[in-house]
Amino acid sequence: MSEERVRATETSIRALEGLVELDGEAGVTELATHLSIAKSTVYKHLRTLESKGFVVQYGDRYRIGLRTLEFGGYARRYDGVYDTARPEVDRLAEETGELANLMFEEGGRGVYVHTASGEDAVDIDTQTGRHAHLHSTGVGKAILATLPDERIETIVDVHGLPRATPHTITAETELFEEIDAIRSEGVAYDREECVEGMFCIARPLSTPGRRPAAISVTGPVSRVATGGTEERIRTALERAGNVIELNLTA
Amino acid sequence: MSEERVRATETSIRALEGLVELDGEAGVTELATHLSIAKSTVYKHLRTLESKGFVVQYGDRYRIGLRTLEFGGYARRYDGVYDTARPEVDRLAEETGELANLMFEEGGRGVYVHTASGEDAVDIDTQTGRHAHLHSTGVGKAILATLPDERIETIVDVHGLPRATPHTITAETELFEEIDAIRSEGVAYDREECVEGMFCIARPLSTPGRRPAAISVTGPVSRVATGGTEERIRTALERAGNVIELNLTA
DNA sequence: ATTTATGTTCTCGTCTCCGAAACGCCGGTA
DNA sequence: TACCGGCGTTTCGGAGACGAGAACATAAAT
Repeated sequence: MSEERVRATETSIRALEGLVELDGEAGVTELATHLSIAKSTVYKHLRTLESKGFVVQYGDRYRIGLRTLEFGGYARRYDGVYDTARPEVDRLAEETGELANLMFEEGGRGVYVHTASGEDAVDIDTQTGRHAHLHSTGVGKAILATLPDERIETIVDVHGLPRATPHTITAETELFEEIDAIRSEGVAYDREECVEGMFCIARPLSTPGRRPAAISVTGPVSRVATGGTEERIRTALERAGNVIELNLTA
Repeated sequence: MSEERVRATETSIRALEGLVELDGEAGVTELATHLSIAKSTVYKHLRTLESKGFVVQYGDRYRIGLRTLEFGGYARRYDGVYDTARPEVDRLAEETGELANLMFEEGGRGVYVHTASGEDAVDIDTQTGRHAHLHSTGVGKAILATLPDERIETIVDVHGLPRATPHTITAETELFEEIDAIRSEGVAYDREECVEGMFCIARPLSTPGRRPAAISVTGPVSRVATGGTEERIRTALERAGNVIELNLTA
């Protein structure tokens, strides 16, 4: 396995990342100093990216282009799980009034590929495409529960178990106990392990031959963690999951 | 304005495009022959893209990675129009039961940045991130109506007026007449100009200082183009547009 | 065992990418 | 008006990476 890479490609991608780091918009000089790369180099990369729509020029400033969204659309739709699950996630948000999410696993991390806001949903920053660690979110742990143990171990080895809040699971043994519980009960909970004050109930999706995935409903502890509501959400999740799994095999 | 480009970056992007052209998935050799590029070159680019998450490896095959979706998310959210409009587009779909869309203009073309399906929505292929010509869709023409005439002319010069169906507007004078009508009436119609059998009603959005945008509702001619329904949709579009514009200035 | 496909590695000559510095342009300033 | 400091853009040369082709490894099919 050669470690040789195409340097220019990496530079271009660093430029894209730099634009994000600079709040999505930057001039040539600003980006060059941020990346510690020669101005002329950054300039040529930006022009190249611009000609392909990966970057857009507004006056003297550059932003990420919507062409990336086009590729993202393909990546997301690839195996049909998204198309199948999306309407159910939307309905989940409507039924519960909270924030509903669909997550895929890729490269050992979780990616929010769809989110839907219900009537009372918190305005938390779960933008589409956001990546998250699997061990510190409800959906993430639900996904882990669908993976074989060796895979989980590899993921933990590569990405570690970084702490997000005081409640985050950071011990491997504890994580595996939790995952066993999720496997037997079919539900995963995130008790302020990702964001303080937020509670998340998730359900793994059985997607044989396709990408690992899970769905969840998120809301403030005060609302979601109370007995009645929690059970209502669990039932809604179970129903949605069943519908999705049924439609996937059909 | 130098025409010099970074060749390696272009090659990497060609690799991504090639993956899409090969139905989203390919092996090294397959992609290399498709692109007429040496196998080893394609290999190194794929490995580089993979290390950055732009491509994912499943066994011996490569696909577009969800990292692209992350950048797409930033591009889409940039100026707040998306966040403001999205809930209204969702409601639009629910109210009308049809397919509702939000489009941005970028580089003279239209990009579907959000779509929502109502109860009876046709299952047409409007995936998020898809690019379309502005002159042949209802939303596109609505966007054109918000642009100054010189800009429209530049766009027509660059992208032409390619025909999509027998009803597509292909004459510049006719296009400008239509745009004048849209400007005075505040509504744009797509009478099977993009897809045969499909009718689309759109409304331009006033987004001063932000990206040009428009919203629309699409459905089969038989349902959407009839008097009563058409008026209902027009009213819903008008309301949604007003709410969005209000929230944008607030 | 042989064949044939694949992904991966190797090697090398050419071309290109990178960096530094110069240029042109614009807005603010005395 | 002349100056200055900032920007994006262009120029230019040398180091070095990229791209092509062929060799190698591996796996599946025959």
